[in-house]
Amino acid sequence: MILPRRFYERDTLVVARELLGKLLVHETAEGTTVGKIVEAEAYIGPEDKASHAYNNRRTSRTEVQFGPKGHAYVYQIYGMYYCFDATSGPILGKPEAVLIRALEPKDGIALMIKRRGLANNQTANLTNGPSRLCMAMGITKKLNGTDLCRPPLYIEDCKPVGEEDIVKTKRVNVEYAGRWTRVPWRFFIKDNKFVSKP
DNA sequence: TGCACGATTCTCT
DNA sequence: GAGAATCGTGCAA
Repeated sequence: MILPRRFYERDTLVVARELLGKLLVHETAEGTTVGKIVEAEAYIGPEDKASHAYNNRRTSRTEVQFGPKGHAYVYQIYGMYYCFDATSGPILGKPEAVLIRALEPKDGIALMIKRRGLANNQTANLTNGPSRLCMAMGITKKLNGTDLCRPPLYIEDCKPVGEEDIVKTKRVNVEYAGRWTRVPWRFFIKDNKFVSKP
């Protein structure tokens, strides 16, 4: 079952935690790729200085975060990579989102390897990073703003991950965010070898 | 119009 | 562990 809109229309910290274990699916002409979400981070603007929408910064880039929940927020970073978020939160118009940081490859692995430009049979480092998973899944800026509640890009429900198997840490590479640097808003599945870093 | 910089990754040491 | 790659975005002017 595709996760319904109401899944995303809740507290973003809860959404980030519960996205762990779900299946991200992308159907394309090249084929379908599927990965289990094993790592995610919450970005809760406008108060969160690490968020692109900090202080209600509303621009063409951040516009999607102000729109309906359960949509894809895809942006380019460092001039050459993409990152993928799901918009979330209980209040329409309040910019919040969950960054998907790592996947465990489940289906379409040969296609993922091809898109990543890796040698055959090399499955290490396929989707263990926010931009790596975008490359492997074929996620580009064209998908910015698309609805995650229907194909071609959507998230399938799956068995919940137990609280005892979830690790919380501070977020990665947001050293510029003052006190928001240290909040424990990064969630990943304990002992899963596909997370971006322990 | 100009310019500093980033929710990263890869390579070389 | 350090440095390069590489350019859209955001803000100052």
